[in-house]
Amino acid sequence: MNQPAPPAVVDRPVQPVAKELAASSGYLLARIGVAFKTQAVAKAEETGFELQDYGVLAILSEGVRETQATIAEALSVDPSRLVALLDALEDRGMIARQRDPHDRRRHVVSITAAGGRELGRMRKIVRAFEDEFLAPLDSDGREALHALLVALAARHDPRCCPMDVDGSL
Amino acid sequence: MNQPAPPAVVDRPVQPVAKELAASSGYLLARIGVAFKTQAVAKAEETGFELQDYGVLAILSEGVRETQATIAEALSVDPSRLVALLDALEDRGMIARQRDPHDRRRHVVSITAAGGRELGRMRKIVRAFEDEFLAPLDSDGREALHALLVALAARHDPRCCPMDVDGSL
DNA sequence: TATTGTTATACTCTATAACTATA
DNA sequence: TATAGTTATAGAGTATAACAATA
Repeated sequence: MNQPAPPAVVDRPVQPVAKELAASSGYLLARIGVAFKTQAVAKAEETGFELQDYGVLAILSEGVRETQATIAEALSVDPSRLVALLDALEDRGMIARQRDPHDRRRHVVSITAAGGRELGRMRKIVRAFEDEFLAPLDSDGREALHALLVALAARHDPRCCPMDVDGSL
Repeated sequence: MNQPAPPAVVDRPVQPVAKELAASSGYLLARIGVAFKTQAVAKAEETGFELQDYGVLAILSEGVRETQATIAEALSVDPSRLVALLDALEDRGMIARQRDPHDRRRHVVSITAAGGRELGRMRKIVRAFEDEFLAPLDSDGREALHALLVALAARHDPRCCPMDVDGSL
């Protein structure tokens, strides 16, 4: 799956960054975070889906949202981009849009049965990839990492922390 | 600076992502990593420099590299982009390029005294920002996080791990 | 002919703002 | 007049590939 050791380039010395940068947790965080995302996007494409679609279907599977704008905000994508994502998913029968009878400006977006099945497929692939990515860490290490990331997210990206807010979903 | 605080949106509920996503360490990693990078870039701009310049100067301050290509590879930027970065730094007198007498195709890039001073200024700002970003973690938490990130980097981005390879620098 | 650095081109991505239909 | 969703435009950023000079 990964290319942990490209055979043709065995003797390439691997150019290290400055020690000063490697010593920075923030730098590592950014670089590893980008690596995870990039590789996950690639893995998704290999397997025939767009990673962002996974996020959209995952949200919809946990309940209906008031408006498209709230979905976009949760995923931190621009509302105008979400339109394109929903268009594609609707074309493939994974989601359905219908007018909100109470406010006909709004679209009520819901996941279909086919969308639910596709979500299941995506979930398996994404989780397998994540497991592979975290392979260097044992069970305790993974638990510790998650707790630390949650602590940071609570401060810097509260949308990732479905805390004790209330039963909003 | 900011918008005059629209009073009508004080109670905006913060739209949470799917619990399924929030439970994924990889997802958190990507999202927090991106947040750190974005905010660091913004902080740098506020203070009058480009974040990537910090990376370039940091590398050069730790020794001379064989070629520009090795610098680009270490920072994982495209060689053609590095040219623009070096051009700007050279114009400002932060670095100097001179032909390698042994191979006149190559440029030996070195940091100047002014560049060193500017690096010191950048370093202070970046470290202060990182400290602020990691505020939710105590000393033990930060240490644990760093160790976990190093373990992941060793597998996924070895350039960030100046290990026991050898005295390459 | 291959490599180093550079320049130019083209492409992708995404934010901005205009537009419509409802309220 | 304001809002939800949509569409269109433009701008930034970046990879690709052509180029000139050396080897």
